[in-house]
Amino acid sequence: MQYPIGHPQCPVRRALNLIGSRWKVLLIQHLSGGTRRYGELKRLIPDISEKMLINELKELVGYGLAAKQAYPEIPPRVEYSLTDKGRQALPVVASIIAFGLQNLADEPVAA
Amino acid sequence: MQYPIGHPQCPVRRALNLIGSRWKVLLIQHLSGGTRRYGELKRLIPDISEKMLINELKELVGYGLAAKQAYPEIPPRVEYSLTDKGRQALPVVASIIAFGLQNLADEPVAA
DNA sequence: GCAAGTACTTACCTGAAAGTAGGGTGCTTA
DNA sequence: TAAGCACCCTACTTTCAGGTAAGTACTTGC
Repeated sequence: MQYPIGHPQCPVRRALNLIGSRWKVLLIQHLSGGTRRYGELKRLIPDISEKMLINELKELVGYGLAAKQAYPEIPPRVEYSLTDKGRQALPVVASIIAFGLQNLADEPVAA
Repeated sequence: MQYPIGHPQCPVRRALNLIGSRWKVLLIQHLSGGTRRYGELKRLIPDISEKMLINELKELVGYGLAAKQAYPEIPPRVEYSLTDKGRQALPVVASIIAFGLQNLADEPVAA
């Protein structure tokens, strides 16, 4: 079944607007296990820059996919978790991982 | 379950390398119904530029996700279809559509 | 006193993705 | 005579995702 691709509310485009970056997919994957702190995510995704980590988290929170809980302590503690809406994206992440695994088996990683 | 994100063969990154652009997702969706001609795809995705259409199709063929069949006729006829490997990506596309539909229902499209 | 950890912000810069614009072929229809 | 379809290719340009680097505020530990 096809959807009206050119339509302003095309579901594919709508979805990609929300989670269409590699960092968002990785972040949602890591948040799927539960609440994670800022520094934890940074360690889990070593090659993301601080700027991108902050930006992407801010966007996820802005879209209502993730929730941010800040504790006014010293040193500061900030925790991120998926909202119900964010958990709706988990099937996407799961299928991406499944597809990636199939293709890892298929052939060696090419440049 | 988490996978080694920094790992060179991280399945998420591998998958996004193959189908991580909006055009590829849209093209795979439209090829899911069967064989499609070049001009047909162009009409189905009105706002893709010719350059992008050619480029993305070429990459899909290069990755082994799609097959190209050219008929040396006048006027020329070129048909594209998904390979078995390309069909492995269909669950990703399906879950993206499902997620997009859920979020269309949630709220109006924001700028 | 100085580094190190925690959670950011700001400014600047680069490189790749994508859009724009035009060319080319070889036939058909008006 | 030119207009149009179908299937591309090439060069130029813009836009944006993303990286680099530095600063903030406060505290603990050597």
